[in-house]
Amino acid sequence: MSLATNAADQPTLYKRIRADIEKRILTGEWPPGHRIPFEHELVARYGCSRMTVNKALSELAQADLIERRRRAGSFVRRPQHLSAVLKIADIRAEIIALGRSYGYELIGRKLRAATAADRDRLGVKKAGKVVAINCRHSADNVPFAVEDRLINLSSVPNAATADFSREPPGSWLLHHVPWTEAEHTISAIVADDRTAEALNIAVGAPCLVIDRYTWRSARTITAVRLLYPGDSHRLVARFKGG
Amino acid sequence: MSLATNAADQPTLYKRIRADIEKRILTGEWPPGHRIPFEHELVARYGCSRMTVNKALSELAQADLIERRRRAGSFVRRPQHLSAVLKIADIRAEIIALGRSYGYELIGRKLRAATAADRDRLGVKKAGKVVAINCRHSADNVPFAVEDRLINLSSVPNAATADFSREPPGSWLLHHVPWTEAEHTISAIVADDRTAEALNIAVGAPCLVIDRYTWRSARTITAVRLLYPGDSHRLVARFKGG
DNA sequence: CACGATCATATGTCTAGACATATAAGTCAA
DNA sequence: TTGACTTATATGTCTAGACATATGATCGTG
Repeated sequence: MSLATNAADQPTLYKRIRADIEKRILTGEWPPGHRIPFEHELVARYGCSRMTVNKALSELAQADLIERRRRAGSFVRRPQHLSAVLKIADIRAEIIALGRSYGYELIGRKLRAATAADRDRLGVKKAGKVVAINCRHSADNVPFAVEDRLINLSSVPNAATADFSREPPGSWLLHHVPWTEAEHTISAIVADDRTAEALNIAVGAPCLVIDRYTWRSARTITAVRLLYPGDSHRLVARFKGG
Repeated sequence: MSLATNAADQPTLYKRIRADIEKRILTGEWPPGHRIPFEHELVARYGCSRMTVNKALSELAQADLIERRRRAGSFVRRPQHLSAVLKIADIRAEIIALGRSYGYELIGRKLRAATAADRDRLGVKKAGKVVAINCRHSADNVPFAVEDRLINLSSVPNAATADFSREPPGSWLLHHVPWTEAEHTISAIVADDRTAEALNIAVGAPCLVIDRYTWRSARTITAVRLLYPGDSHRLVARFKGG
C-alpha cells in the first residue's frame, strides 16, 4: 500500500525520511532540543510501516544528529560529539575541563563593511558587514591562546549585538549557530614581537597556529586564527580506523 | 523461536552478531578482502530472521568496516576512510596525492631489547624487542619530514625482517597491520641543530611536531614522532558537526 | 510537600514472510 | 576470443504484526 507513495521516488523511502529530517535539523528549522515527530506520526505522514521510520531514525541517532529517549521521543542533539581536534572550538570549555581557571579578555572588536581582505579570508564574494574580534584566553592566569576572528554578519546577524566582552565569541557561536562544518589548518610559526607579548613568551619561541574556517550549508560563518604557545600546548586527536 | 537463544544474553542478538564479526575483523582473523558469511548463513548460525542479521551487517557497513556487494556478498574493507589528520599516516601517499615526486631515505634502523625509555614511549610494561627507525621523507627532493619511530615487535613480529630501506615504515605498517586506533598529539618547536640540518631549514625555524601512538585491541603497535617544517606544511582536517 | 507505586507510552528489538534490483556467472552466437 | 543475452543469487527495502523495556506522568499516601 505504501508503495504507492514510493512510485516516482528516486531514493528509497527510508532515505527520504532520513533526508527530510536531516534537512530540517541542518537548516535550523528544528533546533537542538526540538522533539521530532513520534514514530507513529511519521508512519501516518509517510504511509509506511514503523520499521521503515525506525530505520531512518536509527541512522540519524547513529550519526548523533538526534537522541532517542524511551517514552519521551526523539530530540535534536546539541552538537557535542566533536572530535578532539574540533573541541578546541570552545577554548573555555577545554580549559575548564582541564580543571584550570578560565580567563578571558576582549582586546578589540570592530564592526565594519567587509574589506577585500575580509572577503578573501571568509571566502565570500559579496560585500557585507563583518565583526572582527581580537581576544585572549588564559588558564590559571597564564596566557593560553590569542584569537583573531572574523564573523560574517550576513550569516549571523545576531553577532552584531552580542556582548563579546564577557563571553568568548567561540562559545557564543557554538551556542547560537549549531551544526556547522569546519576545516582546520594547523601549522607552526615563531612568535613575533606582538605575539610574544600577547602570549607572554619569548620572541622566537615556537607557536602552534590553528586556522579554522566554519560554515553551514554553504554559508560562511566565521574564520578564526588561534595562536598557542607551541611548547605548552597539545592538540590531541584520537581516531579509530586504519 | 529464536528468542530461545536470546535467553541469557545481556546484549541484544543483533548487537552480539555485530560484535562477533567486528571482533574477527579487528583481530585480523578476517583480513581486508575476506568475504564474511552470507546473510542466510548467519541466519542459520544464529537461528534468527534475516532482518536481524541485516541490521547487524548494515551497521558494520555504515561504520565502513565492511562493504556489501549485491550478488557477491559482504567483504572486510581496507581501512581507507581516515580523517585527513590521520591520512598523514602514509606520508608517501600524501606526497604522491599532491602530485609531487616522493623521496625516501632510511637514516638508521636498530633492533634492540626495549629500554626503559622505549617501554615508556610505547606505553608497555613488559620487556620485549623493538625496532627503532629514523628516516626522512622528501617531496620534489626537498625535505618534507623526518621520522623517528619505534615498532613493538611483540605486536608486529614481521617488522623485524621487513625491508625499511626502500619502503617507509608507515606505509609498511598500514598494509600489514590493519584496523588500528591512533592518538595524535600536535605541538610546535623550534628547530635545533640536528633538526635544522635534517630538514634543511634554519636553526630556530618553527617546526610542527606530530606524535602518534598507535594500537590495536589494547596492543601497542608503534610510536612515531614526525617533524615538519612549520611554515611550509599544513595539516588540514575537515569535520562535520557543531 | 515529598516520596513510592502504578500506569501509559515511545522506543528497542524481532519475526516470517515479500518483491525489487544489481550483478557475478554461465550460455550462446558472431 | 569476444560480446550480448540470460539466469541465479545476495543484498536492499518493506510489511504488519509482536513482545520487551525504560521512563515520564499520574496518583495516592505519609
